[in-house]
Amino acid sequence: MKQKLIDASIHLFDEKGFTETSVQDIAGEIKVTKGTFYYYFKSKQELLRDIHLNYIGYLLSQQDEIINDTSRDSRNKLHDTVFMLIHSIRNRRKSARIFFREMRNLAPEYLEQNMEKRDLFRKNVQGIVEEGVRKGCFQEDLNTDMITRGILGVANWSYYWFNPEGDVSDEELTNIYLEMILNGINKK
Amino acid sequence: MKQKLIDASIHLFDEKGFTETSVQDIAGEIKVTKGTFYYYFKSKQELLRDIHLNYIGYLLSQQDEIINDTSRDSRNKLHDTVFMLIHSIRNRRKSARIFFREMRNLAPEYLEQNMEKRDLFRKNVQGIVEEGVRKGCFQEDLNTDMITRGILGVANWSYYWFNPEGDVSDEELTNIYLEMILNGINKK
Amino acid sequence: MKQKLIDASIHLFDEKGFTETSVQDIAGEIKVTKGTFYYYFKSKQELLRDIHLNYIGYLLSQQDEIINDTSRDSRNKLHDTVFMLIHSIRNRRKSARIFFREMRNLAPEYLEQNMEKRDLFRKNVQGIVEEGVRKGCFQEDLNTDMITRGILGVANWSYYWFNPEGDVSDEELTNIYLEMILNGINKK
Amino acid sequence: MKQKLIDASIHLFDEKGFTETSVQDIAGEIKVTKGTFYYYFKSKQELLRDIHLNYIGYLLSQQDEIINDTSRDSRNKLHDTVFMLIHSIRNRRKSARIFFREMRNLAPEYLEQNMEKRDLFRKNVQGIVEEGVRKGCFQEDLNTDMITRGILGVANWSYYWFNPEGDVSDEELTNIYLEMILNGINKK
DNA sequence: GATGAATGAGGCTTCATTCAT
DNA sequence: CATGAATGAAGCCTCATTCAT
Repeated sequence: MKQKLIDASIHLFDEKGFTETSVQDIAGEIKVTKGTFYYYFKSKQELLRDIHLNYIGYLLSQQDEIINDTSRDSRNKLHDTVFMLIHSIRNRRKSARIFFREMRNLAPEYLEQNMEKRDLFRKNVQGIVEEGVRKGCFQEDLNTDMITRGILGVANWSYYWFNPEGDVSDEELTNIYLEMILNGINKK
Repeated sequence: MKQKLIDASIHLFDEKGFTETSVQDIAGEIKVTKGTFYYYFKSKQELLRDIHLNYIGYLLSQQDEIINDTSRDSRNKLHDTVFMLIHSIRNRRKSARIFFREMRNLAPEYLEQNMEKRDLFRKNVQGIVEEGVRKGCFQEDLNTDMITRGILGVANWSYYWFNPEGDVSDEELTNIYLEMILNGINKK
Repeated sequence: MKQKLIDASIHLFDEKGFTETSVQDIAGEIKVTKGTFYYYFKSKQELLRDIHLNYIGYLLSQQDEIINDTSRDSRNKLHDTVFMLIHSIRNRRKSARIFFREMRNLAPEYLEQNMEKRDLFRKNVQGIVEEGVRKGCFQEDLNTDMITRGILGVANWSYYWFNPEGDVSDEELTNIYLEMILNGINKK
Repeated sequence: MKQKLIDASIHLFDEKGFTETSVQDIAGEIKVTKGTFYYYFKSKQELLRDIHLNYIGYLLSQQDEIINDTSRDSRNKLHDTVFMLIHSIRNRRKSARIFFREMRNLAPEYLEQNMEKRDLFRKNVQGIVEEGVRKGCFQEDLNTDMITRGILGVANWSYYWFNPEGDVSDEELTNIYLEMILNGINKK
């Protein structure tokens, strides 16, 4: 029941927004009453927090595996990171969009936690880039902070338009982007 | 007065969100009464629509100049586009974020107009990329649609973190991104 | 201009009701601004009062002529009264309906005036009936109060449905009603 | 609770009018909060509709019994109809006045339903009159439509002034009116 | 005479939340 | 576990009215 409520909320929060979705909407979606909602959640905000924690937790655990895979070099790890993000669109897109869009609606305490984890994720990606620089994969004079943010921009933005069921698969899109990031679009 | 109301709303919508900002908040921000608000706007939605139309109108007019500047080649036009976007952060960041985040809250009719114009902007950028391919600037086998979306991802994402007053200027950031997009980060 | 405002209000008050008609509606109807309205009337209520006074004044003056016409007997005077009311539908219907329906919205002081005049009108009709009884035109044991109210019911009710442009003219309707009131519908 | 809300509204709508009565007034009347009102009614209009449907439903069901009573002739049925209406003043006066006065405030769809039922009621009374003509009770050349409207005028108008607790009882008033309608007031 | 700007009060409605059962 | 009833705060919007020009 709790999971059903969470799933319903994720759907509705993504579609209409957190504030625009009422507890009634959520309960109605799975045919229970508001009372039931409050049996499982202390408040609407607590539910939002759960969604956020779950999403960022998932992201960090996935990232953990990528970073600690000693069999892959920096380029591969960058590839794996972008692929992980784009691949997640299939079942995490809604959570991701809620994550980015509804941060504001978290209580300040949770917001801070949230931002820390988000920064951690980004810093970890930056770590991959810096490793690549150190190991001579990437150019020496990169502004790794800006580059990392650019790479994440490419990947994150795809949450707003990419259709995993369309002509281009997630693997293909990852390859297109990695090729651009690594080698650029200039004619050689 | 109308402009003061618009400015106050842009500030508040960006900070707290459209739904989370009450007409009272807006009126209070500039020390007038709600009645005054409704003297200038038929509804809160109409104000949001005005903000959207103004922003996308600005974007398209800037793009127009870039596209029609015959003295610049495709690479330059791409540079100009990215620079225009990043440079606009200084005074259009809030509008831009509202534009992307509060689309949902537009009436369906305006939403459609909005999406059309947004698509037009993207297609125009894609036009620059395709021109570059045709003229031999860029690689022949580019998936121009995906690449364009990637480029816009890099630029748009910066609206969420870039601080024009920080260490890196808008010109520098544009150069960093154009270098990545054109030549990649791989060590040559 | 004042008369144009009055005419527009009568139309709108009848159509939508006093409270449901805004000063804006009235001003808009004749393409002036609210300010203009307040140049001619101290308040919306004052306008309503004017409409009421005008209507009841008209009624009483018409009644005055009927009562004082010494050439007509009680039956004729009753006929003239009913005819006057039904005939007035053509150009006074709206005022009349406002008169009956919007009394509540008058300030208490005007309401009282209003009811007094209304009662006076009714008492005058009752006077005609009583004269008829005294003079032997009408039955002796009539409850003249109730009968008068019944007669007025017949006439007043027609304001809600009678169409002077329809098959039955105001003269004909008056005759039909007078015949019923005087002789009944029973087969003789 | 729902019934208490309805009763309170009927009282207030009659006294002050639908538009002039706020939901706050209704809730306050029975010492609950506005929230409670909206727990039971989707809107103020829905409540008005309920009142209308209830009233006209009552009227039609009463009429049904009268029409189908084969033991009564046309004169009796006319009597029963007028008595039913006047007798209902005691506990339906307010509903009735709301019914006639607040039609405008119904949503168009309900308004239409309403008018149909109202017309049906009138047509049914007209049926009684026509039956009387056919059976030789009433005069042959009656304009049954106009006469019916006149009879209803007499009865309906009494809702605006008749006091069932006064000197004249509802039975007596009915007799007075039936006598006038059937035999007229002329001295024989 | 007429207008446009501004106000403030009040109305309808939604909604997160609580609580007894 | 789950419900139904009730609350109270807050939000959007309308409107009569005032006033300086």
